Amino acid sequence: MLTQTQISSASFKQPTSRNLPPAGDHALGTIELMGTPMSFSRNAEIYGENEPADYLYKVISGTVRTYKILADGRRQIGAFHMPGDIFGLEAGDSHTFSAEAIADSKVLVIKRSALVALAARDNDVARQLWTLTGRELHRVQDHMMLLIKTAQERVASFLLEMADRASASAAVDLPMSRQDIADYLGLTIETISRTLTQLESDAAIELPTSRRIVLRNRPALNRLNA
Amino acid sequence: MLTQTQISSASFKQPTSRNLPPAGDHALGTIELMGTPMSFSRNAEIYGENEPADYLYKVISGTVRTYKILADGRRQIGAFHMPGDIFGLEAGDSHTFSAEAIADSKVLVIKRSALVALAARDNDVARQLWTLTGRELHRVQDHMMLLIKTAQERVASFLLEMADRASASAAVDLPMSRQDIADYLGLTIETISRTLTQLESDAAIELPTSRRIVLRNRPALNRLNA
DNA sequence: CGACCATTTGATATGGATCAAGCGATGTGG
DNA sequence: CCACATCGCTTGATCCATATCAAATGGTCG
Repeated sequence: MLTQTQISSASFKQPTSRNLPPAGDHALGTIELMGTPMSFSRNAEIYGENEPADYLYKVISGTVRTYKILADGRRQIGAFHMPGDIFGLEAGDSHTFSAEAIADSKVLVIKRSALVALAARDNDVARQLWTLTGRELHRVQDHMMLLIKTAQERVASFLLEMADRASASAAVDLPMSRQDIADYLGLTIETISRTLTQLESDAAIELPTSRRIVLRNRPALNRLNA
Repeated sequence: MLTQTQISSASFKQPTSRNLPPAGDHALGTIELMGTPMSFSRNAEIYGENEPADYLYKVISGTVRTYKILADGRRQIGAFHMPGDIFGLEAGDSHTFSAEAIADSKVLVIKRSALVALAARDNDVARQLWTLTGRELHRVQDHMMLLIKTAQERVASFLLEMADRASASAAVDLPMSRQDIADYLGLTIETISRTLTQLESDAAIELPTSRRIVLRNRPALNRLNA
């Protein structure tokens, strides 16, 4: 369900052949051309688990979380998607997770059927769909490996992951709350907080504010990364 | 590295066009036609993590485990593959897990390059590769959700999963050891053993032998499945 | 029968959860 | 512009599920 901004189906532009990049071009370019920009405000739902996966999305600005809620209310966050990331692409026909904007976000909304139809004609696009799913598989496998580690290891891995993605030297501005981090790592907010405090007193990181983290000793964090 | 049985590259048969099923056929049929049967004895390595993913595999008989070893020796089993299952298919070019036969096993070995080449011409095959990777993605997502649950829930989910796959009414013959189960569920063998004993005294299951498990009360197990 | 390996069972330790305050920043209404 | 309510985060005290360490049991194969 699209709560904040409704998609009117008329608003989707059909790709025209003159929009297509020359064959042999990296097909990701093709994908982007087929999207409509949309805005979601903080905590707005982008789609829900089990809804038909008619669209896929590319983050332009902001951050998106995908998650599942278990019967008893526990929430597991599957991923944080940042600018440039594609999410919501399914090989099957419904979404396996829900998606929400963590902060006000802008995303490109891309019609899946158009892409799938294109893939039937264009080999490059077909391969690109496969590659994207393969990349996602790899990401989930890594995430699964995280969940068998200790709290320190999970938090260290998380910080390194965020730092790598931000590509901003050693300081990271986290867009998500402690609760989001906890649900991503399978821990509680108290454990996240204590572990960060611990890492700070070990001089591995600095915490100028609760959302800003400076990596002071990457080798130490990498050692915890196991 | 293929420790028990060596693949001689000459032994692979190239698919010929007369082997291809008619267009529109479910492409899985195509995939199987391209394979060479091979045997692996108990505990034999089929491939190792990070090795080039030149082949994919389909289990004919026996069971295969895929796994990763962390720096400190912890092992995480990613999946158990049983007859009919395809494993070792990668969208990238190297294996992200290692694979070993749990019991003496026969697998069909399929050359990836042949399949990828075929996919470039045959849309159905391309779509099938995508679907297989998508199915695997879904499986790993479910597995990840397991790892945030309690021991009882994990074991109950595991038993139900095995029972569904065996499709043999209510009795399951486990091909794997307690250690394998433990490494799949992110628990220790002692916890597996205690949890099974507990489920038995709760009359949810029966344990005629350590490898044979009879599901006595599926609703109860499903309730634990959360 | 005896050795070996897998499994179970028992006793204890511990990492992270839970329960409960305190604290600091942010925003709102008077 | 300040007083206060709110919310997110941290810190403290205690509990508990699962790990760890250790021993007994059982099943399998020479």
